[in-house]
Amino acid sequence: MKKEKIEIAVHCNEHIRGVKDTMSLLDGKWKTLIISHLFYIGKMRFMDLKRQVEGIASKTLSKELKDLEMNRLIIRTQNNTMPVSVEYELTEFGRSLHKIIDTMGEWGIQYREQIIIKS
Amino acid sequence: MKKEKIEIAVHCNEHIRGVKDTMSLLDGKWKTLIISHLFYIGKMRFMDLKRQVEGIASKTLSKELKDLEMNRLIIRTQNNTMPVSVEYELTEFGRSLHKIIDTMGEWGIQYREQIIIKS
DNA sequence: CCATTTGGTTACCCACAGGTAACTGGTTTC
DNA sequence: GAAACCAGTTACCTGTGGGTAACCAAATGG
Repeated sequence: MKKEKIEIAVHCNEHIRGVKDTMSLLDGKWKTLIISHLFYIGKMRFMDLKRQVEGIASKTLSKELKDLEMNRLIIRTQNNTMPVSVEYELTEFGRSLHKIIDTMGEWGIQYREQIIIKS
Repeated sequence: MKKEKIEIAVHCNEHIRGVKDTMSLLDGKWKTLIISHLFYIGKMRFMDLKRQVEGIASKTLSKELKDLEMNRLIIRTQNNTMPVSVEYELTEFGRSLHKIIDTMGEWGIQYREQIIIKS
């Protein structure tokens, strides 16, 4: 007799699917951090963002920003000055993540001394 | 003149550090999902967990559980029955993540139709 | 008696995330 | 006139996350 997956309550499945979907937008090492910076600091230029998000390479930042833009979490604005300046900011959709970011931030602060930090 | 990182408000830095620390516990593809299952369903055995977390390999589950245990988010209990049964459950520390998980779940449900799901 | 279950471990392997470094081309600063 | 800046792009390379599959030993199910 093959063991089947235990059936669980519908609302649990919905929540779990919710978590999965949310994570599909925030996967990888950097996205949540980039969004956090845009959320706490606001609109930023490429190089400023790079300086804020410590340790990120241009290539990686560029790629992550494209992903985030594709998911409509941020928008890129190019000012045709010389030299061009480019600014990134959260869309309204992106800003709707603030509750998640905030909760994570608060939790991190509250439990800092209990977290074993691997650096 | 070398450009320096823009100075930002202290509480912003604290929050950002909080986000970073939080993520250091939840990194990778699976941890958040495993915790979600333990949170919504409760204490589970290894194979049940494997059946719930769709697509995860034994090896990966085993490794992720060890990581989570090391960070004291879950505890492993081995009952010396024959054959051994092993149960995993969230610690109080692990349960303290519920606000984060819940927020992510809610957000995922609310914005489901706006999320471009890569599957 | 054969298959399946439990809770993993081990070996093998590969794709890809992500790091390093160099380069662009016009512009301002020292 | 040398150097740094901006917003990336390209080439190259490495680590590792994570997948597949086989295996264990005792016990239960059909």
